Amino acid sequence: MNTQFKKGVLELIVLAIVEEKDRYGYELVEAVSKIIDVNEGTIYPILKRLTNEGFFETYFEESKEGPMRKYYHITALGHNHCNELKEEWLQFSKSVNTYIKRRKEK
Amino acid sequence: MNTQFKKGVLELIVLAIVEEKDRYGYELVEAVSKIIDVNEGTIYPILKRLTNEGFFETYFEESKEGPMRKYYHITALGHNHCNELKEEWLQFSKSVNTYIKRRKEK
DNA sequence: ATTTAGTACTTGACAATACAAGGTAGTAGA
DNA sequence: TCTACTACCTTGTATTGTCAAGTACTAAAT
Repeated sequence: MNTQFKKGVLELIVLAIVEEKDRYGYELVEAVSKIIDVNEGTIYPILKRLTNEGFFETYFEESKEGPMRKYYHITALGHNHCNELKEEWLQFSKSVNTYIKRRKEK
Repeated sequence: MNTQFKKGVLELIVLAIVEEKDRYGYELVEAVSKIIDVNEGTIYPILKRLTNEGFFETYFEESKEGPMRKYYHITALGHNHCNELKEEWLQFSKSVNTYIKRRKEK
């Protein structure tokens, strides 16, 4: 899978998944993996960055199956950012697809 | 426009445009710009890289409106690479869009 | 009791690529 | 001669994803 395609899109997907409901990192890795193949070490830095930028708030909860879980909750700012990214992505992918598909039929 | 979304996709678009017919750099910048906003300094390094990788062949032609034009012609290898990238992109963007749109309707 | 597997988080070195800004040159018109 | 447009190229910088390694907790297997 082309690594470059993922740039920026992973951020959008992570935001969209956390928007649905609060999630902890490990859970997110699995959720993202269902959409696009991704490395564990990729998700955690994204979570940290998005938290630093004020898009997420975090809290801890205990687990019976392992160490503490760090949950991520989306903020109002994160909500807006997610919607903006979504719109940008839909426009972008549409432009590219329109061109690619037009060429394909020739 | 989100810079990150473009990563890897510009390569695909450049390949697809040159596949259509031989193009010179400056012309390509304008053609790509019609699809997605792009900087001149971004295209030339991509052309150089794709040529080094054997996807393009180049030749010069004179012009009445300025300096020599360096034309890029796609090779058989470039053709294959273009088709592969196209498939990868279509699959990738479909996965992402399916998830994004599903979420949007909720 | 020790090892193994699964869960969970973190970090640091590295690679790829887009952009901004700048430079070099040729042609043509004011 | 100066400006504008055409045409090409390079360098430094920032962003972001990957890989590899490490820490640590729980529970089941040896």
